[in-house]
Amino acid sequence: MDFPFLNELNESQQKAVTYTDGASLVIAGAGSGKTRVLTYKIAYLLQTGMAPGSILALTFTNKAAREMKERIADMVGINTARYLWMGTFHAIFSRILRSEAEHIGYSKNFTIYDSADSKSLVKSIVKEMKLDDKLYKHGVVQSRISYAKNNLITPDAYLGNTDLLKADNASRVPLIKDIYKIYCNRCKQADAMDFDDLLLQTNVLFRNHPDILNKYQNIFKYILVDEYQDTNFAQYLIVKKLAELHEKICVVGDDAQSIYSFRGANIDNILQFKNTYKNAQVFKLEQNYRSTKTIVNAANSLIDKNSKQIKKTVFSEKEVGKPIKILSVFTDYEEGFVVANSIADLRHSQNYRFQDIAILYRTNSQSRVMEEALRKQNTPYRIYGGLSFYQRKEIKDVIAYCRLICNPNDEEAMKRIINYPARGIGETTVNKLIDCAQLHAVSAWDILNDMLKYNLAVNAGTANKLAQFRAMIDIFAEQIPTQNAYDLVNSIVKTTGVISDTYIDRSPENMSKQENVQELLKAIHEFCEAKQQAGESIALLPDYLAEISLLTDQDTDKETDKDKITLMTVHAAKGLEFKAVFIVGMEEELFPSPFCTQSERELEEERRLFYVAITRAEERCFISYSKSRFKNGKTNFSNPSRFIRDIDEQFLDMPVEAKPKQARIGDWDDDVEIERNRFNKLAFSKPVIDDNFTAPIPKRLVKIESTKETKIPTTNSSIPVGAFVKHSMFGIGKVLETSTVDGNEKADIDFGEKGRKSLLLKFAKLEVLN
DNA sequence: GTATAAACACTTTTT
DNA sequence: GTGTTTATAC
Repeated sequence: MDFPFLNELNESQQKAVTYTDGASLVIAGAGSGKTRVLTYKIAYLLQTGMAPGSILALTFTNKAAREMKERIADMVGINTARYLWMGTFHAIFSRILRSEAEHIGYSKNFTIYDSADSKSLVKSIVKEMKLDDKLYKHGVVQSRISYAKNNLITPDAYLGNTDLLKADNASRVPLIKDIYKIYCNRCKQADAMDFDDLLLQTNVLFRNHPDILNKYQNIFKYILVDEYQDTNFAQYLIVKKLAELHEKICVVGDDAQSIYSFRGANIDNILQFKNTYKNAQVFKLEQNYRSTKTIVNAANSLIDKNSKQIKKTVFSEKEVGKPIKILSVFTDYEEGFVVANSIADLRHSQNYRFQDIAILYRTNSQSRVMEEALRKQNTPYRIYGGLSFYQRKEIKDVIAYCRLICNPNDEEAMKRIINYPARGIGETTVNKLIDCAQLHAVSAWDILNDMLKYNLAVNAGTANKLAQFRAMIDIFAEQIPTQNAYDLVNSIVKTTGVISDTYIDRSPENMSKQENVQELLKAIHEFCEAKQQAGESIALLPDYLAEISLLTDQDTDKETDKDKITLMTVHAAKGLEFKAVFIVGMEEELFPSPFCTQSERELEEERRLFYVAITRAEERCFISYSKSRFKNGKTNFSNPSRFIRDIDEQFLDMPVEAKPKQARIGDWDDDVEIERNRFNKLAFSKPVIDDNFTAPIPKRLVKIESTKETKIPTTNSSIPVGAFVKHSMFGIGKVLETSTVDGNEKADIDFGEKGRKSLLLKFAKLEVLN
């Protein structure tokens, strides 16, 4: 067949694209053109005459779906591409669930609870049950419930699952089973589904209604799944059921990049694909087009240490490139400084733009020191992750009004705004309301609608306030079918006074909140415009809510973020690529995360995470570790990550304890100058005290000798409490307390303006002032 | 019921 | 160190 784009693919890619007879698995090594295969395959299917409405393509992020759709639109035209069923699992199946809602006892406009709503609901249930929230931590409860749902274990099935019950008993949380049951009832009562429900309920729908399953089996003539290694059991089963009839399915993934098992992803789905689909063809994409030979080989040598994997040989035909540089520093502060300096060097020597460079870390909290260092050099950066637009308080408040108006049963939305802005409905009243609703097995809204009937025990004044609140929501609700979303939200914001407390002063925080709400209104306006252009007479608020409930911050990229350094977690970096990548904080107790060192299985996932990090780099890769790090308000000491040793040494440029760099004369301000001196002193000198760097030591200054790794704890510190010491950066301070941590002497010192610091004598260059 | 301060927790997180 | 939640006084 004549497919004009075929020559743009290599041989194995071509084979994967043109095989459409049955099930196929494409094992795509990092940087091997996975997305390319998916997009070309869809274009190819369309070329064979398949209708776009018959193709289902599932991804894990909105961004991936959008980008793929754009690329296909470029090949076949937007008017074909727009009819593709392309989106995230959650988006596609929430769409199906809405249109089939009546069959599973939900309404078309059900609410989607985000993780904050789930958290809040879990916490209130634990409280209502009078359980100890030290034991029943919301995170634990949430993850158990999520685990159950992802594995299609209903509350009733949970009661019969001895393994789960035993595990809960062993963890001293035997009542998870009851919390789970109540949680589900409450969601149902609120006409709400959490993220996991979207997959669970789809399975319920298909299980209980074979006719509906059959309808979709016939609609979807070809199914494609991206990032298959990240699917959980619920997703696996949906796909399996839909593909059962024709087995026209193609899944793409890389077992070496499976990093979401903590969210229920089951790597066995991809490892066992050939058992699920007996006649499946397997295609391997092994040529990496992204990275240098060194980076690919280094990554290979790392992932080789994992036992569970599909055999493949990823190779690169690009140049050998430079070895991976390992940077060793003494504090997290210096790490930022070294990275920022290296970035400046790269820009000068390699002509890299900011957007070519990324700093990747294991945890979001590491972004701060990096941020500070970059800011000092006036280096533009953009941090991904953290609080997203939709998670900001002011936005959530406005959205909560919208949610409650569209679905008055939405308990979490109601709790948020029933007394915001304050209208005299306090905690006790809300508790009474919810207790009463539980007692009668109805929603809180039902109680509000007939407080007398349900005997809500509140005084007349409170009852009046509740009635007023109900009336206000009702008035807005009545306007839903006639008002467009923008006008309605505008009047909500104006009349409810959700953001009135931001008008009390013109502080930057308040101004920013107002701007954010304006931004939200703008987005709703754009939504309405788009609907109008699509030929719809009116854009309704429930449709807008349905659209945004599955959006994340990554879906709101701004033009102003063009040429900037990227800072993000390794997880967030999956699927991206940069000319140069800095992987920071490569230390034990951080990467691998201490929560993941218990089992080999978890450790292998951490190793895959590191693999993902390295393979983001096209040309240069830097790995840094610090010997101490400020964490949760304390300084911790750490060793280089075991994973560094997993990389074949021939690909590494290990730190040399070299001569100090020639100080450069430049436009450094004093602060940076001090920093650099400090860094040079510490990083390039093996002994803690190096006379080359210290100006002739006045007699009255006594050097503190480093205490080598003594295993015997010492009570008498070589530095007396109450003494005054001098630090190269913090200046003069008073010793408040000394202690020994893991054989290392530590001193808590008050540096006055610079604050209280906890320093390890081994590293901190201190001079005792006599 | 509301405003403040102390206490508290704190991986990763496509949806 | 930071943001959130709970305890306390008003």
